Amino acid sequence: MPIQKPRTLSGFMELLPQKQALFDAMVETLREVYALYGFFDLDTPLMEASEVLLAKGGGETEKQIYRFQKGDNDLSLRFDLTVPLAKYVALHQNELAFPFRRCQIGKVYRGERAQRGRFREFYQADIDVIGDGKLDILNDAEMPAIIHHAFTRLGLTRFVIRVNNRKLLNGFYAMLGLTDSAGEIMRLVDKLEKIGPEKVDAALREDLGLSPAQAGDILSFMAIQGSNADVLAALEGYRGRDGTFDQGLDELGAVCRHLAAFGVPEARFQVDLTIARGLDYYTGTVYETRLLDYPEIGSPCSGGRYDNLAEYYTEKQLPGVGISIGLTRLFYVLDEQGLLSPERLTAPAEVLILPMTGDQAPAVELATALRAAGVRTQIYFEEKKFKQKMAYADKLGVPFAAILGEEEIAQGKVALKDMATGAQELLTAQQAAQAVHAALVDRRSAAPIRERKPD
RNA sequence: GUGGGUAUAGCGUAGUUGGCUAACGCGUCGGAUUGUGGUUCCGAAGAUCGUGGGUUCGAGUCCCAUUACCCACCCCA
Repeated sequence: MPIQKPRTLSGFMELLPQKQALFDAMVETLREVYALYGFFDLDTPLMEASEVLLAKGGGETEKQIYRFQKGDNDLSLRFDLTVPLAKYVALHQNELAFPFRRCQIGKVYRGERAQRGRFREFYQADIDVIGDGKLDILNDAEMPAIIHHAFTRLGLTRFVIRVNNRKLLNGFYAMLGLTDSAGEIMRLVDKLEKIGPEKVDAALREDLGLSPAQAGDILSFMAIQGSNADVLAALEGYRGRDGTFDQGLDELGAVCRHLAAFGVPEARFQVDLTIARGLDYYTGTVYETRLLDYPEIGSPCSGGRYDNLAEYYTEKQLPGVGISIGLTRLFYVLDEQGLLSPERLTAPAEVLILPMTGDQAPAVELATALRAAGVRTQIYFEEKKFKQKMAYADKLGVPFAAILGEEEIAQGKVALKDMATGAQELLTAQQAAQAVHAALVDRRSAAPIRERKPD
């Protein structure tokens, strides 16, 4: 039989055990933080009927979605976690308590060209709040506060959450008489930082047919910078000319005020008029996060307010606001930069029992006692040389090996070896469990990320 | 989807203007006598040089095609 060469599709991340453990530690940390804010942890199907996921129709989603036929069914893999949430809420609206707060950590699929930090299968860690009819603006302020909390708990410090408001932008473009092309303009303006004002100016005029005056107005609006208070003050100068703009300005102001109340330091969030990205269902507040040391890899976390997403599934108004961490991308970058905390390199077990006698019953008994005491324990059942058993313990990275030979069994004890120091002690099962617990306290509380501090 | 680049053992690479049995590091496996790993030393396995065709006495090296991957664009977590 010919051997099929094993391979993993590009754009799909597959990790070796130690890296997987670090990834899981990040997932666990995120779950803990999300839970602190009162979110229900939801899981929805990876696959949905195509007409559900594509209800909105058109755009990038349609181009990038994995879609296929199975029998007579037209199926698609979820493109994000937000659209399935909209479906879920619309479908179960009568059984849910609103505001409905849910978090979800799961894989999503996008059929695009893979690139560095850009995957075709990746994890998103989402939190969303869906309101019934109305949803208070304070929810828009709480989202980035949670992200701030989560990133901090992960061990990150060098990041900024950038905030903007689509109503503000749409209102501004309406003032210029550019309502129809607002989406295309936003996309161009978003590139300001990347390609510079001259090129954006040229593109606005040549590609979109704007007048020099219009392009100039846009660029001078986007040039508004400074502290959040400065930017908001400058925006006041535009007030009174467009209702949508005024509303957007009020919302943005409210988000900024309340963020401070949630304990987010001013340095970690920034009003930035150029950001408008994210999917096109956003209607108000939008967020984008940037890692200060790796601006080139794109936002590891974005989101915003979407007031109309459920309209494809129900007559009812179900506005939402949410944010999504691109976990796979975040992990990839941190790994590439060597920032994953080695303290969190967790082994599959804390103790590996090495039976030295033919009779493995004492080993099983010891394992049972250790497990009862809450120690993660594995037994090495295979018949190998002692040397090889030790080598296995070393490769797994277990902090302790428990050697169980005739002498130990005779005394009703076990030789517990600390793999890091090489020190070995003859202990009872209870004593061994205590020693393990005592030694591992620090390790469990370490953050998954060890960020280098800039000098 | 558009443009450019690259394809040599599990991974990372070397391979001169085409010339003998394709080299190196890491990793893997085995050994350095009996119940002690991570260091060291010795040894072994592992590649029809992405695939198919062509030029040539001769191709990993040149040409064409094809596939995969990488980079940029698009878009985005």
